[in-house]
Amino acid sequence: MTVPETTETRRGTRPDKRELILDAAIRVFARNGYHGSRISDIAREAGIAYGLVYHYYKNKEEILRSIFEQRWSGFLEALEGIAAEETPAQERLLSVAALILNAYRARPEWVKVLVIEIQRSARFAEPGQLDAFAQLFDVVGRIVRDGQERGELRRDIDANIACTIFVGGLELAITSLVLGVAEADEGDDGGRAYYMRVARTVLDVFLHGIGEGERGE
Amino acid sequence: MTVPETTETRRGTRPDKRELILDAAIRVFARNGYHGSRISDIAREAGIAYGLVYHYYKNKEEILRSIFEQRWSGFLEALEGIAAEETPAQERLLSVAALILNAYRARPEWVKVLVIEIQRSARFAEPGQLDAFAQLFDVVGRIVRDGQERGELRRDIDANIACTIFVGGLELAITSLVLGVAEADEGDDGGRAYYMRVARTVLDVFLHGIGEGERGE
Amino acid sequence: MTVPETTETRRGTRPDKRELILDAAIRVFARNGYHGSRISDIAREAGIAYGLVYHYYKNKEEILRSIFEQRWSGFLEALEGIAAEETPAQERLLSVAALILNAYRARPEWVKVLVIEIQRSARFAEPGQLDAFAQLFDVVGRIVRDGQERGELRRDIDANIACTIFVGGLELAITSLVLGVAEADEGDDGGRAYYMRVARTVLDVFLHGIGEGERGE
Amino acid sequence: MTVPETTETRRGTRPDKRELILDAAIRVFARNGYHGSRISDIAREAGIAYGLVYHYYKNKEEILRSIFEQRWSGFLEALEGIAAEETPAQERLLSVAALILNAYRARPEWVKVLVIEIQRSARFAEPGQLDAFAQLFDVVGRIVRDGQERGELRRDIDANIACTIFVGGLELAITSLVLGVAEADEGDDGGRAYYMRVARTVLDVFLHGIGEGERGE
DNA sequence: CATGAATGAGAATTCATTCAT
DNA sequence: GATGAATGAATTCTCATTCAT
Repeated sequence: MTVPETTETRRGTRPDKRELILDAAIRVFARNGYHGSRISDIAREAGIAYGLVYHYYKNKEEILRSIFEQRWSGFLEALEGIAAEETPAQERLLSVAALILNAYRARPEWVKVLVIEIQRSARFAEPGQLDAFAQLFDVVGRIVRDGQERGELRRDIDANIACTIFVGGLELAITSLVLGVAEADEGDDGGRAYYMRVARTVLDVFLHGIGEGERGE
Repeated sequence: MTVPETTETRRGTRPDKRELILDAAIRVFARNGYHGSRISDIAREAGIAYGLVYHYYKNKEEILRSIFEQRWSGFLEALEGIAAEETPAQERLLSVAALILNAYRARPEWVKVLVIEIQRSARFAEPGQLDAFAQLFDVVGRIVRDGQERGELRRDIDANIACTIFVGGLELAITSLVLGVAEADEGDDGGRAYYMRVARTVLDVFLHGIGEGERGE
Repeated sequence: MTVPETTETRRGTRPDKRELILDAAIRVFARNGYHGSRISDIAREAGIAYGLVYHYYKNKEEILRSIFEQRWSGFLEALEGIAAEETPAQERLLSVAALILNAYRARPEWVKVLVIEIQRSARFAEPGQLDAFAQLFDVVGRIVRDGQERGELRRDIDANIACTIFVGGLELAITSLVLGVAEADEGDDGGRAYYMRVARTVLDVFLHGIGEGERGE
Repeated sequence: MTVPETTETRRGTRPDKRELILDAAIRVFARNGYHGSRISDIAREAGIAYGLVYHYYKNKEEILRSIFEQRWSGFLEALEGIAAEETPAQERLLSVAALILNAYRARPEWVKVLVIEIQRSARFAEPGQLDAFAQLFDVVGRIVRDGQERGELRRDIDANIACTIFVGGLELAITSLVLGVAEADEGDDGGRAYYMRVARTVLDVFLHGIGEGERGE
């Protein structure tokens, strides 16, 4: 249910150069987009020499593909773990919300790159494997349908639309924070508590709606 | 409340070359991103010689700026019109949902480019003018807060978060359609009815929530 | 039986840029080899801007391939014309020798590039089409075998070996001249008479041999 | 009169790394040309780490120079030995043909590299020392002129042209075999007998010519 | 207005060479 | 000695922009 904050430490004490480059690339891609980023930007961001990038990666595209494969698969595993839990659908959706929000909080660049750049290159949507979006929808959709069957969620709402609202709400909630429309700087917990509150609000709206102002009293 | 389907006709019967180029540019930018698009791509898409692009636009960046100025301002005007209506908040939110969904449906490329490319280039966020996202949030936020004050909407939900959930839900609802996760092919109305249904579902979830499965019965 | 001295004039008065680049490339390749030649060298040799080369050719390899296709096919046509003549084998071989020697004389670079660079890249030996060398051997071999059948040439010599000796003799005769081991500067006919004498000598040795010194008296 | 089949054994039983690298370099240069070959290609061909190449050779050019110095000087010594023999010119020419053909047979790459790459780099033609080709022509030319003076060979043929025909015939005879135009697979002697036959044919044509078909009967 | 050839700065990629381990 | 990571200059290739026709 958590995404590793740093990846350099995965393979021991030595900072793995492949990881180092990948992390730098994510930050740079998030900032300027894939096409707007130069290899030299990535190298500078990683603090290494120009040509070394090519020692580890064949070309720019392979870097993007590696980002996808590594980061997304880890994320998806965590999601699948949540979906498989035996708890009520509402609880699992809260976990999903918290996972996504925390991923955004800890590594907003990851999500930006995964969402924007990879969706764009059809290369990655190889036949047989669903693309990233479809996978995410699939997992959330399963939780929602499961909840509908168990009578925990309304059945008169299309599960597909419901789950896109849920995911979309989360996405934009964070995007707006990232873009500075809202502020997250509350306390010195790095925003964790705040994001948890956002997660609960999202779920609250998703489950009970915002209508019927009398309730608000 | 509607977005013009074709823009070439705005300035008369003759297909204005400036519009022709702009429309082509939007399609190309949506496909490959700003940096990934070549002037020659735009020219080919527009069916003209590529030297001609420079007769009408100073350079590539001016094309992007023009897209923003023309398309977004029209969209924002329509939004402001809805916000100013004297109807209940719920009705205005339905109008907003329908507007956004229809814009997506008629011109998905517009939204992609407006959302992704323009957010990316800080050039456009000139001091004094809020960027596109902030403007959209601002309008929707005003409707929500207005509804809370009138007692039409719950007051215990943060208005900012609520409105991002609303917009985000709409955004992803469409994105998933665009990406082919869901299907819209119902009748020969170009999907209009279907999108209206989606708009109502989004609003339904937003207002009443999906929780409490017993209701579904 | 002649090879055009200049190719720029082929398509009229306007100097065809594709030809211009090709001619420049041949000179540069002959001087430094394919791998040793830079695109900038070719551009400078042709007197044009760097990037223009890429306006006409996709990349460096396509230039080499074009050289081969254009130059070799013209050469081979001339050879086939000679082989089809109804004259004695000896006369046709003299024509072949003169053709090859004249090609060398007028455009030594062509032959260098054709012989050295193209033989090296297996890319050009596409299945179904004989490679350049095999084609040349084939034509000369046909003349030799034809002469043997008519009783004009000895039948106790393997036709394949004989024809390689013939071609090889011609090749090295020129190579040595190109490399400066021998001198060709006789009169102001550009060496034409001298090369004709070489052609006759080659044929003389080929037909009558150099052995039996008593004849020399 | 023979060229060592393997060179690794020259300096004892331990396969000398310098030799190992040189042999690998010859194969790679023959395949891709000097400029088209990378140090890493040579290292891989030799089965060693590529940093190690720089322990034994200062740089890439020194490798080429070493190839030339080692391989060519050995070859030239053998040639000079033949030229100095007191046998008839015809016999010595047969020896030369056999030497060249055997060198080609055992190490076609050597000849390719010596002939093509070294001729190309003017660096090696240091003043005072004739380049490789000139040296070869010089030796063969001496034999031919010697034979003419003794009355063993025709005097009405230019010695220079005659010797280039001879060498050229040999060269192409082999080249055609290397390129697969002819086949050498006779018995399991590695083609030795076949090449001897080619050598005799070359000499036969060179001495007696192929003309006057009546002889063929 | 239209066209597409021409230019050259800039980015991707390669690879000889150095160097720490 | 041996290894392969690290460096960066050199080169290929791309493409925005200009310009002659």
